[in-house]
Amino acid sequence: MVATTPPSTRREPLTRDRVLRVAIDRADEGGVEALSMRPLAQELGVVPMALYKHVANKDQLLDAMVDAVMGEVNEAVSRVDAGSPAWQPTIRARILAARNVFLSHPWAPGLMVSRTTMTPAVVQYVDGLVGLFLDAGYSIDLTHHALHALGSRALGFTQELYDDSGEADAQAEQMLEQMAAAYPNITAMVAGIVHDADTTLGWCDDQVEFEFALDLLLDGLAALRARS
Amino acid sequence: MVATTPPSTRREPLTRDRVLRVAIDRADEGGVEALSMRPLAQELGVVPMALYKHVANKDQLLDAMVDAVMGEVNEAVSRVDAGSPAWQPTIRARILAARNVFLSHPWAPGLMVSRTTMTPAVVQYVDGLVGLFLDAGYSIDLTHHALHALGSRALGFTQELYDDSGEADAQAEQMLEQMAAAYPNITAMVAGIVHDADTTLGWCDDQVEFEFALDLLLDGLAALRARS
DNA sequence: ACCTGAACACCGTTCAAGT
DNA sequence: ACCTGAACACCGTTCAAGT
Repeated sequence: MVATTPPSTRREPLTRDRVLRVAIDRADEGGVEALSMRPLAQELGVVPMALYKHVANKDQLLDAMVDAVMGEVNEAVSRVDAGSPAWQPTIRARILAARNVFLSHPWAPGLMVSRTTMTPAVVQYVDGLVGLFLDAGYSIDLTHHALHALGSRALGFTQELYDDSGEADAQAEQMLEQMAAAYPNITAMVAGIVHDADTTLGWCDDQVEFEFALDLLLDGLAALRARS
Repeated sequence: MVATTPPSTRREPLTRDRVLRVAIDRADEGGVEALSMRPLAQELGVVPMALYKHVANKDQLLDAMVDAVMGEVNEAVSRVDAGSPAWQPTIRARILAARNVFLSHPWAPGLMVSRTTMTPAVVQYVDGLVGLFLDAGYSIDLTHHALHALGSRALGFTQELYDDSGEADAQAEQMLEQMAAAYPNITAMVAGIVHDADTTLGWCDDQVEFEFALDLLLDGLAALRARS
């Protein structure tokens, strides 16, 4: 047999980082609501109570997970800032880079809106974004309004309310037909969009919708800046 | 003693409506995460399992609660439609009326974004809103984009990410001072807004921010409609 | 001093035993 | 047939007993 690490140190020591890493992996796979302390400990080959040496409680674990994802966002954003001189494309690119990170951690947005404490990495990200607005000549007031108007979109995600991106299966179509009488407008809209669809992605593309809304807001804000 | 309802029928019978009503009351007071089946049953003077005669499980109870709130919204909206002929003020008024309802059920937004099933009252509300856009001459495509761009704001709420409406207490101010070096932009923004504040509400007013963002979006959409 | 198993105080829900 | 208590399979976390 090949010489590996000696048996006594085979089980790599439990660190806060390792706890965070597998917690995030588990959340990526099964969602955050399926993440509980006991199975997490088991996956780490450790007794449940051992986790409490590295995180005070589950709440702090969740905060740390969010912070780690925002750390990824900050790293991704720093790679993207090859500095176009125009402020609007810069902000746009930064937000879309952030969005890319959230696409691989779909549980993170839900966690972020439910949590009230702002972690350091979030503060860092927002500080950078505020800096871009101020550098672009936005007043402090307008920058503040912009942050609220963008809402979670400033961080790079939206909480889609109801999933309308799924392909229309037989059951849904039948239900739609029954709804036609009671809800004529929504039925017309769905029918019209399905008909016009030029992709096979279903009848709406999250990326397109995100960019549409983002540009609508950034254009509107730019007009307000120019006017002031 | 005064003749009241006879003792045998004193305890009014448990109905689905009564379950919903006190469930919503409890959520209004303590938040939805503090709502559990056992205490809910106790408040209703009933054994926990009795609830399961009226709701299949807790998930269905939560869906029904959301539907009830959206019912309130639809009712409020119907009272507001004293029909201005212009589409934009009409949509604006409708959304602000919806928002008013959510202000007294602060747990509802969080529940709505976490749930994937669209209840009848939601469909009804969205159908009405889509109707307004279509009547205003919006194309089906633009209406669909509008719905996505407005997001939860179309329903009358935003999930505020981090609460910055609190008054700056001593601890927060001290922390802010320590942050000034690391996060100059955000510090400048907070300082600037606190200084300019013309209200005692703290340094931002949710209602004002909501209307600002709503108008920004509706104005932008109106421009797109005019151009097409 | 450190680690850990059992225990505590909860959950939502099943199910069999009572009426 | 209907109602319901006890029980089941989980939670997060405390704590005292082991080393």
